[in-house]
Amino acid sequence: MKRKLNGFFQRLYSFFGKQYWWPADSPFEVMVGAILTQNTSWANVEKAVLSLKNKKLLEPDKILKMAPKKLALLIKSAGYYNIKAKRLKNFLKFYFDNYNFSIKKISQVNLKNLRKQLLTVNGIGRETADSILLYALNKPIFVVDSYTKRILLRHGLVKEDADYPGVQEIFMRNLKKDAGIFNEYHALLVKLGKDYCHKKNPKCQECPLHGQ
DNA sequence: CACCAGGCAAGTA
DNA sequence: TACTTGCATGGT
Repeated sequence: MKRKLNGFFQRLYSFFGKQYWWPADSPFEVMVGAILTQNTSWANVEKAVLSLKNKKLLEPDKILKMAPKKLALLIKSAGYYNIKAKRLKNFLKFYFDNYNFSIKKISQVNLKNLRKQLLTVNGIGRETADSILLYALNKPIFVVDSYTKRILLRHGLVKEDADYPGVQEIFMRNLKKDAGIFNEYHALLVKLGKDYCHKKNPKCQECPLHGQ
């Protein structure tokens, strides 16, 4: 398994190259994007983030104070806008109450502890928490998403009923626990998923991992 | 028209 | 614990 996963990584990296994740100008933008992208295409999220940026409202204090309806309107393109407005505010209240909107302070908390804290926020589940930990705070945790499981499934590395921790453990136990590796690997899996391993009309024959 | 996209929480049994 | 359902836009 260790050889296989590392082989996949090498193959993907050679084929696609560096992915430069997470596409954002700041750790805070990563946090916002992580919530907005829940079950939503990245293109729609980008529009929502841009609408906040253009109005100089992509700042934690402003979003926390903003009227929910106003926030919902700004992030409309990301879908589920009412519930996501609430979720952003839930996270920002947590971020202010516990860390005074300080990346430095929140970064000092150890991984397991902070993950547990994030999961207490209504609207932050495992993938969102892990995305924030890895891509905003550079903590060594592997992010699992629908692409990740689908790809492992197609290659027979997990069973259909594998759950989030089960899939995550495959990577955590077999790779060097390095945030840089986890960052690039997950990004490459998403790239592969988007280009070759999507649900409808997957291009399995052309996939860079075909036959691996 | 149907289906999908970088999920999550709440309700039900 | 294990399912089911609501949430919603924009692209294919």
